[in-house]
Amino acid sequence: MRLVTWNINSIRLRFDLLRQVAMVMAPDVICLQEIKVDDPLFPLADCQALGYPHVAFHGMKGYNGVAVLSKRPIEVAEPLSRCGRDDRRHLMVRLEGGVQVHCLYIPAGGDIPDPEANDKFAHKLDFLRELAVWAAGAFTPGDRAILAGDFNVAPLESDVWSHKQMLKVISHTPIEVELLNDFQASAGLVDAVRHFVPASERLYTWWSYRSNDWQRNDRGRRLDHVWVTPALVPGLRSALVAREARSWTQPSDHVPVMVDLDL
DNA sequence: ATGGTAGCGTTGCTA
Repeated sequence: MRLVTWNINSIRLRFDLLRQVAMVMAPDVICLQEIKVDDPLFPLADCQALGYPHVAFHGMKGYNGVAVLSKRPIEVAEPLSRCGRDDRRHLMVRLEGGVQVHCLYIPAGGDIPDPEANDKFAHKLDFLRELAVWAAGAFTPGDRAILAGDFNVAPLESDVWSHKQMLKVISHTPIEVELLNDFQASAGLVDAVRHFVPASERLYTWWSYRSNDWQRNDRGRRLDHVWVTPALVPGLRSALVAREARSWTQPSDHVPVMVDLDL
């Protein structure tokens, strides 16, 4: 099974790039974040025409929103709300055979890395804490689940262009990294990409739109992740970050992340 | 130390 996760930053504006991902990478399952479209306007028929007859979406007007496209039937699609808000950041689908796919869009958290001064950062930290509690009770040993999406945290030193310069920049502050690690550890989840790429090797999935030359400066961060439950680890086959997607015409600031695994 | 771009939907908010 091939899974791709991608923060598409508007599914309507970038539908042609989604078509390219579908045709070139040929994933069985695509997890999308920041679709930025209200459910009544979701391009369902267009997704189905790409070869994904089974689509779950959980969007809202203007912001956020997640979707899962699947070639094979989806047995259950369950939108989840977090921190008492209906902000459309978590969608679970169950595939035939019982494998869960969780599409996640963790809040970015704004600019000021102080939860007292910045409500958006406080929300991000609460969101991470809630995910840790949820994950601790969500899976039993032997459960097969994939958690994929824009987690908005770059946990390793090699996940950012400069660890030292990023310590007070939201996405790489110690408190976020600790909470993300707690979330991961709470269910023994394994980072499917770092399973294949050693921590000594720099790896990014996002480059700011504000850089005037993202390729030369290469000030990226690895914000997009695919995690699996222990039962799926023996089936992991390969992982790939599609860096070239950042050079496409009118790109997203995130690139697709792909994982192949035997279920 | 600062400001830079992008998308949505209106002229601000979020990333």
